[in-house]
Order: sequence, then C-alpha cells, then structure tokens
Amino acid sequence: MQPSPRHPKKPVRPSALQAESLQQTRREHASEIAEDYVEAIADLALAQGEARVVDLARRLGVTHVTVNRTLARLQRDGYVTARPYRAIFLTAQGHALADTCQRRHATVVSFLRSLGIAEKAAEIDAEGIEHHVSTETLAAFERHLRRATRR
Amino acid sequence: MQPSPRHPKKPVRPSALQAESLQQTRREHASEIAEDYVEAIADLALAQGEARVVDLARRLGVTHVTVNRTLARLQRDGYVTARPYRAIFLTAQGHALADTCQRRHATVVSFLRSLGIAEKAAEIDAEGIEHHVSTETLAAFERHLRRATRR
DNA sequence: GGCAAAATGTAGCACATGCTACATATTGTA
DNA sequence: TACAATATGTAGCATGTGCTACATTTTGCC
Ligand SMILES: [Mn+2]
Ligand SMILES: [Mn+2]
Ligand SMILES: [Mn+2]
Ligand SMILES: [Mn+2]
Repeated sequence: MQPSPRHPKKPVRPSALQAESLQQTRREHASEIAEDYVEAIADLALAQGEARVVDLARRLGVTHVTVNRTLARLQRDGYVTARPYRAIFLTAQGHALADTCQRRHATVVSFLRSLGIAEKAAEIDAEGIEHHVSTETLAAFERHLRRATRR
Repeated sequence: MQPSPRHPKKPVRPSALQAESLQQTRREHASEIAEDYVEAIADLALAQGEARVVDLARRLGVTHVTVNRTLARLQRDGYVTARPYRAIFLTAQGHALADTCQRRHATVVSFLRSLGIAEKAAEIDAEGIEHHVSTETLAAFERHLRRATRR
C-alpha cells in the first residue's frame, strides 16, 4: 500500500460501471467480425447472386487467407454454409443477423448524415460505431431521424 | 467462375469504401485499449493520487495478469512509466492521450444523454462508440450539444 | 521485528485475427 | 482439349488479449 492518498477515495466514475461497460464493449468486439461478414455476404448475394472468397477479401480489405479462416468460424457458429471451392451462403441464422445488421448500419449512417456529417466520414465512422449501439440508442437514433425528417 | 450473375455487377456499397472503412475500424481497435487504460490511469491518479495494478484490474474488469501484460505494451509504446511493485504513472504522451480521451468520452456521453438515452446505457454505449468517432463526427456532436443547450 | 494478507510478477495455455509463401483446384479461352 | 490465369486451400508465423496456477514481494499490524 502507498502512504496517503491526496484525496479521499472518490473515483470519478464508479469502477463497477466502467468495468461492466468495458466488458460489454469486449463482447461486442467478439461478434463484430461475424456481423460485418454476414452483411457483406448478403450484399454480394444480392448484387451478383453469390459471394466468393475473393469478393469478400476485396470487400473486407483482408487477404483471402483471413477470409478462409474466418469463414470456418462462421460455419462452426452456424452463420454460413460453405463447401471447398464453392460459393458461400448464409444460413437462416446468418440471414437474420445480416438483416438486423444492414438495417442498423443504414440507420447509423442516416443518423450521422442528419447531423451534417459528410457521406464518406459517415460511412467510415458508422462501420465502427454500429457494433456498439444498443437497442435503446438505436431507437433514439430512429426517433431523431423521424423528427429531423418531419421538419 | 460461376455461370451467370442474376444482376449486373452493382454492389450496394462500393467495395473500396467498405474495405477502407473496415481497415479504419481495425486501426481504431488497435489503439482502443491504450486509450481506455490511460483514461483509467488518469482517473485513478486524480481520485487517489496514483494508479495501482489492482485498481486498474478492478476498473477495467480484467485480471491483474492482463493488466500487467498490457502495461508492458503501454510502457513499450511510451504511454506510461512503471517499475516493479510500484505505482503506474503517465508520460507526457500518456497525459496528452488521456486528456483527449476523457474529453471525447464526456462529449459522447453528453451527446447520447441529450438524445434521451438513460445514464447507464449512455455510459455503456459510449465506452465502445468513443473509439470510432472521427474529428468531424465529434465536432458534429458538440455542435448538436450547443444547439440543444441553448434551447 | 516478524507474520499473514495483499499486491505484484511470471509461466504457460487458449483463441482471434492478421500476414507471407507455397500447394492445389477450377475455369476461361486459345 | 490443354494450358495459363484465377481462385481456393493450407502450413506456419506474429501479435494481441483473455485466463488459471503458482511464485515472489510488499505492506499493515501485533
Ligand atoms: Mn462494422
Ligand atoms: Mn469497436
Ligand atoms: Mn472505451
Ligand atoms: Mn472511455
């Protein structure tokens, strides 16, 4: 122990709440890659009928090796089906997640745009922010958009 | 190659932009832990005069082992000074980062609160969102706050 | 001063997520 | 149909970030 704290123990933020917040953030990070992948797969399936490893690599900004290993995880976790040298398809679970994520992504981008943020910055920031937006916050974003639109 | 795409190649989002966004998000994740640590160290230094490993562990919701290894990285990267069995202190570089992060954290929380989000949810979401807020978006949040306050 | 409790340090494991280099399969086309 | 280009797969490396179990040091207190 150290001698004398200059101030009585009065943490600016309660440790318990910050610990809880950070743990939540870590959980969100763990599911984040799955979310971005299923979103990209759904996009590609819509745009060109199917998603190939090489498309995903280009889209996600990683090598095909990384895509491959991640797809194995997604398959293990029930989000996609994939056979060697074939296209990748979403399971029902994957589709459900993709829908949720696409909708949430669009909402976050629109919300940022409504604050006057430029298209490109809105896209870039949304890609990170989207994974940390709770149901309550998403609802607040939608509420704000409805208000901004009505005017 | 696969036979015939049902639609002409018209990706919903351009691959290049999404790749760039995701790469930016990954870069932000790489600096995120450093940001949360220096913020916590600054908080603790203010509240009780110094930051100890055990305080950080409680605060960050991880074991003291994780704190230890992370502190080695922060030391390597010039954010903190630490000697065995002693308290941890921020370098000038660490202080600068902590100030920026504390200010940004406070802005994000206030912004979410101004949208009607409850205290706890605002804290939790802000802990993740803060690391993905660009200068432009932070400015927009501040602008919005000034407007909301003035009324 | 000495001892028990607390704090700190370290060894070693697991998993995620990126990479390069190289091997194999598929496909478009000459 | 063969072959070159493209796509896909795999081995092996690095780093980050979490953990448990155990060793060592420091500290509060009798
Ligand atoms: Mn994203
Ligand atoms: Mn994040
Ligand atoms: Mn944070
Ligand atoms: Mn923070």
